[in-house]
This record gives sequence, C-alpha cells and structure tokens, in this order.
Amino acid sequence: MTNGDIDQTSRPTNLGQIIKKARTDMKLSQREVEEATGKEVSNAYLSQLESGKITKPSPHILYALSTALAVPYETLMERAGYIVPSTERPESAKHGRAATFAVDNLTAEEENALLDYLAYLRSKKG
Amino acid sequence: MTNGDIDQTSRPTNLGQIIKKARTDMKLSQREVEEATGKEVSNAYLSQLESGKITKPSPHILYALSTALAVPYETLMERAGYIVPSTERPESAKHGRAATFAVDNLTAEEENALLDYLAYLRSKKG
DNA sequence: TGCGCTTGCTAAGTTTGTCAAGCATCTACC
DNA sequence: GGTAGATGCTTGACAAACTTAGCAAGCGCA
Repeated sequence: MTNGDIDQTSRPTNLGQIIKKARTDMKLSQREVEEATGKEVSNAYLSQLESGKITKPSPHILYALSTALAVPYETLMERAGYIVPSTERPESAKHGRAATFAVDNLTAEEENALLDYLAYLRSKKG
Repeated sequence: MTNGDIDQTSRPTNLGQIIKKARTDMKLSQREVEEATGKEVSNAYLSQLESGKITKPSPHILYALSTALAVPYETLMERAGYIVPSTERPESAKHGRAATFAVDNLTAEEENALLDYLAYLRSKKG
C-alpha cells in the first residue's frame, strides 16, 4: 500500500522491518511470537508493528519483543526513536563536573543545606 | 483531593512526587519548567504528572524533564515503570540523592561556591 | 469436494498520553 | 476597593497506542 518495494534481505532500517526480519529469521509466526512474549504482544498488534502502522510502541512492548526475538533492547528503543540512557555519551562534559557531587555521597542534611544555598545564590543573582 | 498527605520533605517514591520535589527544590514554577524544556512539556501536563494523573509519560518527555530538573534520566524511566537497558543493577549508590544536583546546569561559579560551602559544612561538623 | 487448522491482516473499539484554553486563587501595587 | 500578573489546576478535544473479534487465503487430509 503505502509501502513501495523495500529490500527485505539487506539490513532493515525501520522498526517494523527489523522486527519482521528478526521474526522470520527465527522462523516464527506472529502467533508464536505472541505466545513467546506471554501474550504481552498480540499477533494483531504485531502485524501492525511490522507493517509500520505503529511507529512508537511502548518500551514495555519493545522489551518483550527483544527477549522473544533475541534482538538487543537498545536497538529497538533507538529505532523507535527513544533516547537511550547513558550508554556512552560522545562529548558533553555532562558527568564530568557533576560527578564531583555525585561521588561525594551527600547526607540528607548536606543536600538540603546545599539546595538552600544554591537557591540563595540564584535569588541574589536574579 | 484524591491526594492524602504525603510527606513531601522525605525522599519521594513515585514519579509525580520525584518530579515535584525536583522542581520545587530548584525553586521553579511549572511554567518555568515548561520554558526550560523548550515547550516540550506543557505546564498543564506537568501539573497532571505531579499529581499522579499520568503514570507513564513517554521517554521523550522524561528526557526533557531530566535535563530541565537535573534528575538522571534513568531514575525517571525506572520510576515510570520502564525497563532501563543495560546499566548495572541499581543496587549500589547510583546517585540517589546527590543526583538532585546532577548539575549540568550548575555554572562553574555555582559549582565552586557549593563545593566551598560543602567543605565549610564538613569542617564545622568534624 | 469439504473440513480443520494456520497464517497474516484489518476493522472497530477502548484507553491514555498530550495540548490549548481557561478558571481560581494568591500576591502586590495603584 | 480594583486590576494586573503569576501560579497551580481542570476541562475538552485530539491522536496514537493497544485490544478484541473476525475475515480471506493457504495448507494438508479424509
């Protein structure tokens, strides 16, 4: 339909094709996958996923599929357009300096004192 | 309303409370958070999140909030009930409380001021 | 030929995240 | 008093995820 001809044999790029390829590679039917996920993903829904009618299934669904189809969870998450936590962040000092505080295991009192102080600093600055 | 009295000062356990505490700790209004996320999270939606009316916001939303509120993305994902890929078992320190400062939005001055203040606090206490 | 079973798919419905608009309350300043 | 702005919250609408029931084509088998 909306679907032109996509090279099914080479490496698939969108989520639906990844799922479909993984499933057919394992020689499973859609209903078998439904079983394999413990009914967490219905065969009807799987069909919609593979045909691209659903573009962003919830991580829960993706996790079930990742285990049933032996595809890494992160891959599916990424392909669904979700931001994948940690797992290497290229540059962005991000944790660099922040770690100073993180590593330092603050006590609750210290945390509160620092937060108050920070609020004070910022209020001063406007 | 539906909300009994929940100890707001101690460490919150559900998503809404985590978000609310992070926001109030930073002394931001809901509309300021909306701005801070570049309008990716509306103040109306934020209100529903904090009050627990929404239990599973999309990872996209959680990511925006994590950066705006300086709370680790993984924490929010976990609290929203999503499975977090890889990333060691949370068993150990992780950052729990210190992460409140996760601090990619501390300026260098603020960081130094806070570190000095922390050193001062600890020297006082022995 | 007909029956049973499987496979992939779709049509229709429910649920839920998300937003725009607007209301109620509080503060502050005239 | 009045009115202006900020803050938290609710409401109504829409879209997208997800479910349930069921259909059409294919298979083997008596």
